[in-house]
This record gives sequence, C-alpha cells and structure tokens, in this order.
Amino acid sequence: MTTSKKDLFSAAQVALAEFAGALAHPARIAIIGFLQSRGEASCGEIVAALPLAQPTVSQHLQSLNRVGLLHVRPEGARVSYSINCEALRDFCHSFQCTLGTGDAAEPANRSAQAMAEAI
Amino acid sequence: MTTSKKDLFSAAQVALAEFAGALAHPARIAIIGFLQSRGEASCGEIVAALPLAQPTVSQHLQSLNRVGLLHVRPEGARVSYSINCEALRDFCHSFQCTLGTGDAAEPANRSAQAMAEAI
DNA sequence: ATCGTATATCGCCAATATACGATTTTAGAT
DNA sequence: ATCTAAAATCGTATATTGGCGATATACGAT
Repeated sequence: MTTSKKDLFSAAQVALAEFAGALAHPARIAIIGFLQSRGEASCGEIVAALPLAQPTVSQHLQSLNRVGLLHVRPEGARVSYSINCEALRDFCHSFQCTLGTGDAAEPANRSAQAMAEAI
Repeated sequence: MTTSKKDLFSAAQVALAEFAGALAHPARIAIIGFLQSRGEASCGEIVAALPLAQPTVSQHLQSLNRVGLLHVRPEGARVSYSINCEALRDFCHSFQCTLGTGDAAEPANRSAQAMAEAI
C-alpha cells in the first residue's frame, strides 16, 4: 500500500471493517470460543489453553478489546476477561438488517447504529 | 510472525477468521454496500464508484469471492457481481446462535455449520 | 485475424499484522 | 521495602496485506 486509503472511506465503513478485523484471526476466534465456554477467564488461563506465548495472547486480547468485544474486570494483579455479547450481536445485526434478511432484533447501542450506516 | 501458527487452530476456526478477514477492509465494506444498493454491478462500475484503481478493485472482489460472499455471473467480457446474502446471513448466524443471543434463524448451508463449530 | 473493451494476474514496493523474548508495570503477600 | 505472580509494553524479526502500473487474458464486433 503506497498510501493508506482508509481516509477515503466513511468513518462507519472503517469502524465496521475494524470490527471484522478483530475477528480475522484464528487465535482470536479461539479466544472468543474459550471465553464463551468458560464465561470468563484471565489472560494466563487463556495462555494455558492456546499454543501461544503470553505477550501474544495479551496482544490479541487488546485487539478484541479495542473494538469493544470484551468486558474487562481487574481483580488485583489478575484481569478477568469475558465476552461483550451485545457488541457481537450488534455487529451481526448491522449486516443482517441492512441486507434485508429480516431476522435480527433491534440494535442496542450507538456503535451498532454507526455500523448499520456503513452499508 | 516467526512461524505461521494457523495450522495450530481448527479448520472451522480458520474458516471463520478468513470470512471475517474478507470483511476487514473499508473498500470491501463499500463494495458490499454498493452491490447491496445496486443489486448487481460490474467490476468497472464499482471502480467508477470507488477511489481505487481497477486492479485493486478486482483484487478486493477476489477476496470477497474466495469466501463465497459473491455471486459471479459472466456476461461476455463483462462480469456481473452481486451479494450472496445467504453466506452473509450464515456468517452472522454462526456467531449469534453459539453465543446464545437467540434471535437468529436456523443456518441454511454447510459452511455455516462448520463456522458454528468454530466457536 | 485484428481491434476495442472489460477483467484478471503479475511484479514490486509500502504498510500493517503477528509472534515472542526481554522488560516493565501492577498489585497482593510477607 | 522486598518478593512473587500476573499482565502489559517494548523491541525486533518475519509474514501478510494493500495498492497500482504493466501485462495478460477473455470476448464481442468488424
């Protein structure tokens, strides 16, 4: 990319792309699945469950958190992570409703509204 | 990345990540939105609508097509593209139903089943 | 066969993402 | 204050992605 062209697209389009980008790695899918099955987990517990080093997992958690996909609850030195289901649902909704497939519920927050405008 | 770790994750996880990756660029979100509003369009018409060169748009179309997001219909030299709504709906479903948010319909094809298994 | 138009592919470079060892930061325990 | 454990950040190596000019390919028309 000679020059980054992200500024040539709308903020809503960029936001939606960034959300999708947060899901665009098998490790992050695995983290979401692990958190889903566990309800919540610390970084260390996720490291133990995945074939990746601690800094790498921490990095992936930041990627997910940056787009609002996680609930983060510090418990002393330990940090408890869990899924923000709302954000995930709203992301899906922004695709479904604008594509007229009809079976999604109403969006629940602001970022979903922005995303829906993107497409 | 010293060594690619994609082989350390399940095929379903990789598939889901690749699908998300296809949505992870503002230009591809814009293409989806354009196709949605138009119903169908040729590569050239998309090029005219976006601030990108023809090879770049063609490349993005390949990215979307690789994960099954497009219907491709050649009409002589021209190629007509449109959205595979089914694929997009199934992608969203695989997140929604496994997260237990409940408001998604049943998946309609095989790739959705694979995706649902990922998480 | 040649031309004109539409699309895809190639080749190269710039930019971004991924991975992780080493280090720092944070917080509880002693 | 010091020790320990957990998590985040830094630095750096490597891999992947994005952009586009040049070129190749496909196809209808002449």
